Amino acid sequence: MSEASVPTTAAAEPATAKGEQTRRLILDTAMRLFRERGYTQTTMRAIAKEAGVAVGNAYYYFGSKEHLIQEFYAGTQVEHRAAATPVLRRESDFAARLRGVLHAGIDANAPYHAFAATFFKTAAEPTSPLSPFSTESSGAREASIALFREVVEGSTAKVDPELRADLPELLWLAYMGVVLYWVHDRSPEQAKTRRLIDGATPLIDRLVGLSRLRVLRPVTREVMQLIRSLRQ
Amino acid sequence: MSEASVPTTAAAEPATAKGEQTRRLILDTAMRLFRERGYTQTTMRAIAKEAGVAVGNAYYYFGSKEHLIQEFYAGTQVEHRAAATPVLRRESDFAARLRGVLHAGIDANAPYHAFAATFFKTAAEPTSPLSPFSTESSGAREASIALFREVVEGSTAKVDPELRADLPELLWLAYMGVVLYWVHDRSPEQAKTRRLIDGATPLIDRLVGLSRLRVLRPVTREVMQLIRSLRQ
DNA sequence: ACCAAAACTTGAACACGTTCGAGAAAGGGG
DNA sequence: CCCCTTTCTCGAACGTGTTCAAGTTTTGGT
Repeated sequence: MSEASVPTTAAAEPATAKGEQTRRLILDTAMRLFRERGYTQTTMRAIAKEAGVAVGNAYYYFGSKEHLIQEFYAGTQVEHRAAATPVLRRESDFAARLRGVLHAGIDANAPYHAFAATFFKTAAEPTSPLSPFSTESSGAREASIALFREVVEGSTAKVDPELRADLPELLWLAYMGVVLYWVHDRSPEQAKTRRLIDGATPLIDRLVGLSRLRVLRPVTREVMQLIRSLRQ
Repeated sequence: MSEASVPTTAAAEPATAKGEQTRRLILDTAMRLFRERGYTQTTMRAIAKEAGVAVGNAYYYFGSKEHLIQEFYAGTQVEHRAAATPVLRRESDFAARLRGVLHAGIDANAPYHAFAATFFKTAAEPTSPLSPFSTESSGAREASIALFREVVEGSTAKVDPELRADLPELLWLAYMGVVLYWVHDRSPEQAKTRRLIDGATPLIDRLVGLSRLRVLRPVTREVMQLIRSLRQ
């Protein structure tokens, strides 16, 4: 009774120069139309027509309409890193670094807030290859976690050694939470999300600091044990 | 540039006895087919045919295929309450009550785990009326929050007064988190979700207890301030 | 009992994502 | 240059969710 109804056709990697060119053309056209009309309003037929190819041709390079989004992920991930780099170079305080990287993440995604909501829906489905937890997304996910590893390692904060190894992944998880909130955030300029970041960052900072305290060590250990056993 | 492409046709409330009967018939048929074949595999045509009505008739009572799910929500919500009642009657310890209610929630949803994942995807979309945060879902949501209010009020735990009013909603939010984990949980019998509940409950209990401490009062207040400002 | 309004029902038609068999173009070994 | 394999391209056709104008049935007032 598996619910998997995901398209079966695998997308082809271009092997010729012409193929490469066509693929790019379709992708660029799709991204433009997504921005102009939104995801749902953009039909595969429109993409094909606008790109001057047959609709079947688009499916030769991209397994489904959703697959067009994966490229988008990779793009914003790169922008996130770019936006985060200055902060990571400048700041050494843990809270400031975390705060900066979180804001940079929202900055990178901000231009797409209008239709980000629409395709986040597909990302939320566990079976979807677009899920941030899926193996297909592992590339972008690892890159994102690496960013948070830099947050930890480049900071002057003293972190419980028990916690240190897993902290980057936990921060990434917190980042996913922020993004989830951001997607639902209807306030102008998504100001509430900014407030969430500013409010949550010092709390996380304090929590991480407390983890080193002698009295709290057992709790820290217990929590880490639980988290590890829950990792899938 | 609103992405809202949700069906416009509003579902009709049955006004006659016959209408009531037809509505029930369609709903029951749909639920049965969802269980038998899963959500995606069940077509609206199949539902109509199996129920012996025209496909347009189904749309007279339910605005869209997704709307059929909303009833499902209400159903499991009732089951959740039923499963939680004995625990709430028996236990007085906060942690035990919370743990019991969370387990009851998973119990109520367990039979539908296979296809719960599929429609959780649509629930995650902010614009969707199926979102647990939407106004359309406010009925089921309020009922669910009420359950957690009972967890707090019936317990012997001393809670910071600042926190007390909002705690039920926060616990409901935690419950949403548990459900999110559960949807992604591929372990046999979703054992990991059970472990998450057992592990997280004492932590929450401890946290709530700590909130009363003199030293932590400012932090508690600060956190509550932030949460209130973020509520949408 | 009658009749107009409201409630309900119908199924063909539409738009969309996706598939597929068949053909065209490119590549590359001889 | 030829020929065969791989790569690419096409667009009609399928299945699906959804709509709608047109009919049928029920209700409630007189």
